[in-house]
Amino acid sequence: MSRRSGILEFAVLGLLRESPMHGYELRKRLNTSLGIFRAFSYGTLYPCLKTLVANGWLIEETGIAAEEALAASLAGRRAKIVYRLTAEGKEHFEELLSHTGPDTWEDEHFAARFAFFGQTEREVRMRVLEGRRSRLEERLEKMRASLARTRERLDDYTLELQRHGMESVEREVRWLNELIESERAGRDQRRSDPESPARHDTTSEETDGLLRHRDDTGPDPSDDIAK
Amino acid sequence: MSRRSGILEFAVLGLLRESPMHGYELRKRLNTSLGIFRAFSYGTLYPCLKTLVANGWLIEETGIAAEEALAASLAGRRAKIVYRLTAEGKEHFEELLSHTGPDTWEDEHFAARFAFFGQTEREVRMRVLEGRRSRLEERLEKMRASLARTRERLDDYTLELQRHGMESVEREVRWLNELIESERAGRDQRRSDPESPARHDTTSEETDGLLRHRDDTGPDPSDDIAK
DNA sequence: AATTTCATGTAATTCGTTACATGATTCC
DNA sequence: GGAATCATGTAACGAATTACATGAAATT
Repeated sequence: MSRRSGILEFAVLGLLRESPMHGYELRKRLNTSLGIFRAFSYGTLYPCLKTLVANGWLIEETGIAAEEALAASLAGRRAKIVYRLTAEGKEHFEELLSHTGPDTWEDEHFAARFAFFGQTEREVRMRVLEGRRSRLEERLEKMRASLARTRERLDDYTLELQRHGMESVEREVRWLNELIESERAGRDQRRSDPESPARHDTTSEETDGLLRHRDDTGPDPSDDIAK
Repeated sequence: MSRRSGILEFAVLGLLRESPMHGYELRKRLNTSLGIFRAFSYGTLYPCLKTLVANGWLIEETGIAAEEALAASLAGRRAKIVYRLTAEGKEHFEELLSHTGPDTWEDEHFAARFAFFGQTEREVRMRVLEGRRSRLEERLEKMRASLARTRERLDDYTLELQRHGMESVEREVRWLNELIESERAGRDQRRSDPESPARHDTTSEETDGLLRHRDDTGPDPSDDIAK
């Protein structure tokens, strides 16, 4: 039970899958390494870890085995707790990775999913990217409608805020388009090796990050998205 | 008492300052008219309105005065409740408008503040814009540091996510720079009239927008616009 | 020696949602 | 007259934070 957050659970399992860690370090990775994640507090993280342990997805390892553990117990001091993913935990994470639901396209969920794309099947990646895109397009539709309805009744600042918000969404759509195209291009060239965590084939040397095709469109040079 | 949200309270007072409204309408304006706001549910809104009434900042007006009220009471039916800002409420909102704290620079708070810039003193507008900018610059600093620390240890997707996140923040900084410059330019040209609610001078036609962070929305299955 | 950073936790509280319950009004 | 939308609310729950409490290790 305990439907603990979803996002946090997912991220914790994903990070621990890469390597065992203790809570403090986990939290830092949550905040920094993965660009988007909001800063979960310890008050959120530790209870969540407890739950995951209770579910059998993690095990706690105190200290670094024998020597340390012995010394620790003798001194009665509290050892660092390293969390490690169990086989069940790994299985559970795989399942989370392949499952998509209505929440998947929402902002934070999407960011979390994207952060673990390296461990995600290509087919699922496509589903997530396309789902996200259509979610954003819906959003744009609403924004446009609302803007049309209320235009002229709003002061300049409110208008600017809306305009800016819309542009940000449009930008993210373009970003997604590039990613999707990049995935499609990659698919044909990729040899089948479902087990290795799939490196992205940088088809063109000049691509900056993962994609980054500058298909310009004239006068608007500023480049990327928003989130 | 009841530190109700801050943002919601602020937005409600701000909207009602422009004109009286009932709850349902208020919620729609919260979701659509103001670009950024996430969709508050009725379960949040109505209790909040109650609190604001209890604080003396709003009064409830049932129906449209005499004729309606009479008919309503005779039939025993429930009338629409229109909320109107009281003098105290207006005063309180003024105070909120002029006050800035550490929260002011955060995503949702900032968006809410910006949405009511039309009713905000120029001096305060500047403070908010500049505070937001330096908040974002701090954030950039951290992101850069984190990126430098972990580069090469991350897979392509994680890297792309970070890159994208950083670019979004950079974009918002540029947007703020333009707004700030625009405000400054406006100041010199403006004749002194501290009472009139300052219009935004669009100095540059091309104002490029960027902001939008906190994405609103939630998986809100209930009504709403354009479902 | 003192301060900062690492490290782990709990209790109370805040913020907000979902699900439920009800009824009025408008449109077809 | 039936459906959709407008309109108002409440109770139970959920997610996450803050403030608190503790203590070890590294740095200065």
